Amino acid sequence: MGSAKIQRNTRQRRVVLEELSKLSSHPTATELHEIARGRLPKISLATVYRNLDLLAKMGLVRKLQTAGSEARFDADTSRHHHVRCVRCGRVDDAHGVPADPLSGDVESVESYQILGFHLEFIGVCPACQQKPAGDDEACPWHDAGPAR
Amino acid sequence: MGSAKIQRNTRQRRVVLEELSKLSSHPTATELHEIARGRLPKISLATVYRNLDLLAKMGLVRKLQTAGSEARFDADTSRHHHVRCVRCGRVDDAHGVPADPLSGDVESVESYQILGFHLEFIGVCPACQQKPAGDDEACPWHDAGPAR
DNA sequence: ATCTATGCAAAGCTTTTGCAATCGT
DNA sequence: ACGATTGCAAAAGCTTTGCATAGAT
Repeated sequence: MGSAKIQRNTRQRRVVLEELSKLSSHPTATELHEIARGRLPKISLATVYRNLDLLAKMGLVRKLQTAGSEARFDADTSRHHHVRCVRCGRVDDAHGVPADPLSGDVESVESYQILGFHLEFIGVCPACQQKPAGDDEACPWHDAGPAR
Repeated sequence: MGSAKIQRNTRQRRVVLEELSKLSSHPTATELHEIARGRLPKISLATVYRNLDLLAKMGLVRKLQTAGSEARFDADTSRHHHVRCVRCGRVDDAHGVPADPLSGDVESVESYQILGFHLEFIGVCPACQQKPAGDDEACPWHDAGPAR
């Protein structure tokens, strides 16, 4: 499977992975870039993207594309699911939900060869529950995603 | 909830909804634009986007943001889930999977107020099962999405 | 020495927006 | 007639890429 083997162990690559590993906040590439700049002021956003992609191919990082319009990244590659806030786009781990909540094993759907599934909960995060609800609250089934 | 009331029943809006309703293929906005141009040669992509958003807010259309980098749209708003092909990005309905497969009712996760969830299966579609596997097969848990 | 990885800037792709003109009611 | 909606083009936002240089082995 997609096993790109590491060729060079660069400072940038190390910093990207280390900083991502410290966080439980599933940062976007831009957020991670800001953070990485604290240690490597000249690191470019392109390098962050390139390393995140590479690390994802190596299986050291999970890329959460399901979470809104901007991809988010997670250094915890164990099987778990996520909750996303409809209002602010924040993403947290969904602890307390079994890793494999599907009753029967689903091996074939519509003649697809099933490799796995993505499960993402939609809700309102604690912080946003405080704020008054926006008029434009998205319905998760007709989802327009979090406000940009 | 997000109930934008229809103000004008324009030809463009009608065509967008009618053509989407005919399809079970969950087209992207661009694909739907191509199709709509068959009936309204001058319809613009911006109009397709605006109408899809409006129809989604009205609950007549589902916007599937979970399916890769490009949003896909579904005129079937009943509760159901989807299968996406890792290789070509195609999206089908996941018939045979219960609408609510989660065992316990999940009402609160990480202190979020839970509104719902998205469930998307990842696999290889019948057509792609024929073709030789690409070297770059994405792993669904470290997902990099379908090739662009 | 070799060849990958980086930084920078430019390009790419999907989606949104400003504005004058158009069309539905 | 009024104002929502359209088409067009430009802008915006996220991500990728080309290229010369720097850096890891």
